[in-house]
Order: sequence, then C-alpha cells, then structure tokens
Amino acid sequence: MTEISNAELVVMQVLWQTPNISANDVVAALDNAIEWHEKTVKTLLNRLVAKGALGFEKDGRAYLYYPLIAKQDYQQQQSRNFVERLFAGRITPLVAGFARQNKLNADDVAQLKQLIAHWEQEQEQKHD
Amino acid sequence: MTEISNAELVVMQVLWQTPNISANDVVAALDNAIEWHEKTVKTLLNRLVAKGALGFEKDGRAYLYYPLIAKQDYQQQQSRNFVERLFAGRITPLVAGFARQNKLNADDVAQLKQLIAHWEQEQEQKHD
DNA sequence: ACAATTAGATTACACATGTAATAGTTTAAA
DNA sequence: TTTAAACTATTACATGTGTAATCTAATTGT
Repeated sequence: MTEISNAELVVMQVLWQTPNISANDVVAALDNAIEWHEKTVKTLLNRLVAKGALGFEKDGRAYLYYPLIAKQDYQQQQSRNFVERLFAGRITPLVAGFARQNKLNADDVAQLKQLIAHWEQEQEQKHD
Repeated sequence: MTEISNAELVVMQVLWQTPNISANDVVAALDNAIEWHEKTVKTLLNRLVAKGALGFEKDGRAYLYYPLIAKQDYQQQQSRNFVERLFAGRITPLVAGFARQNKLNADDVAQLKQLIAHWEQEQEQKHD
C-alpha cells in the first residue's frame, strides 16, 4: 500500500543496491545519474522514512538508511498493478508489445524459454 | 509525453473501447465499475481534452468524445517506461515475477510460445 | 413563453509531488 | 571555547490529482 513516487523510487533503487549508507553517499551515488540538489535528495529520504519505506540507524550525527520494503515485493506489487491497469491483467500482450518494438534480444528469449520450461515442469507435478 | 493520471486512464479505457460517446454514456459505462460522481467523470473528460488526449465533436448541446492517443501507442510507451524504471529495461524479470506469483495460465504460456516462435522466425530471415 | 433540466465551463479544496531553501542542532576545528 | 561546518528537521511553493460543487447557457416540457 505504501506509495512511492517516481523521484522517491530513484532513491529507493540506490538503497536496494547498497543498503546502510548515509544521505551523502546516496547523493554521491546519484551524482552521475541525476541532476538533483543535495537538499532534494535529503527531502526524498525524509519522505521515504515518513512513509515507512526506509528506516535508519544513527551513526554519530548522520543516519544510515536502509529499505523497509523488499525490492522484489515492490516490483511484484507494481507489476500486478500496472498490468492490471493497462492490460486487463494479462502479461502476454505486454511481452508482445516488446517483441513488436524489437525490445527482445536472444538472451531475453532464452530466458523466456527457460521460464516456460520450468512452468511446464510444475504443471506436470500438479497433474500428479 | 502526454501524462494521463490513474483516474483519467479509467476514462480513456472507456473511450478506447467505445469511441464517440457522450459524457453521459461514459458515466453510464463506468457506473457498474466505479463509484464516481457524474461531475467527477466530467472533470476527467475536461482534463483529458485539455491535455490533448481526447477530442470531441458536438452533437447538439452534448459532445461526443474520442481518443486522440492510440491505445497501443500509450500501452507501449508506458510499458517501456515502467520496465525501465522497475526492471532496468529487461522484461523477462517481470514475466518471471508473474510466473512466481502463479499469474501465468496455460493460455498465457501458449501465447508466449507463439511469440517466441514468431520472433525466431524473424531472426531466421534477418540472418538471410 | 417561461420554468425546470441538463450540458459543458469554471471554481474549489485537500493532499501528493518535484524541487529546494532556511532553521536548528551537534560536532569538529581553530 | 567560540566558531565554523555539517547533519537533520521544518518550511516553501508551484503544479498535479482525486473528487466534486457551483455557474452559465441552452433546451425542453408545460
């Protein structure tokens, strides 16, 4: 239920990647990627803490932040939501769109095949 | 570039489904699905027109609205965006998440296989 | 012809978001 | 030890969003 905005998500990604870092480390991590004022990043950290998406522990005067929401959980919740809103809950049309846009490479296809193989194996087991 | 909000998207879906209908028809179409005041729906229609997502032509005193943005274009743009923000641009992890959550059924898998077959056929052709 | 309906247009208003600046407080330097 | 630096907390402010209510003009029923 925790809503994370676009800007906030950028900050979350940093902390999913590297938990327990200071505000300044977050700023540094973003510095090459985004043109945000240091104050902006601190605001986002604050809001994420207020929302319960981040926690922190004190390290002297500074805080070390860490995620309270697992990346995978968030990804899955958002995926379900997105696919529901735009594709009536079906994921294949989304994949089809990617294919149509030439956004699939050989690796992707190999992974998809593996997924399918795995899925079929599980069906086997169910069926007894 | 046209940003469509969540609430607005619900209205867009109605008009993608059935273009050239009146505000009241939109309200009626939503009536079973969502508990919105008629005024709310009209506001959303107005905003969508202001954003250039909808056009209309007059039919007496009423307007008949129609989409100015193709559903498929919007879906694809949003998909790219979503996958980029949450999955670093790769779609297979998203599909994997669906599989893990048991959100794939036999139909989905069949369609995915077909997609893959089609993709491979195209690769053939490229390779000469 | 006049009143009641009914369309769209305008206005409302609280909360979220992007993007900071300023205030307050603790620590480290001189 | 007084001052400067560096943290976090608080405040700011325009724009977007959800959710309507009110205003105005046209239309329709009586």
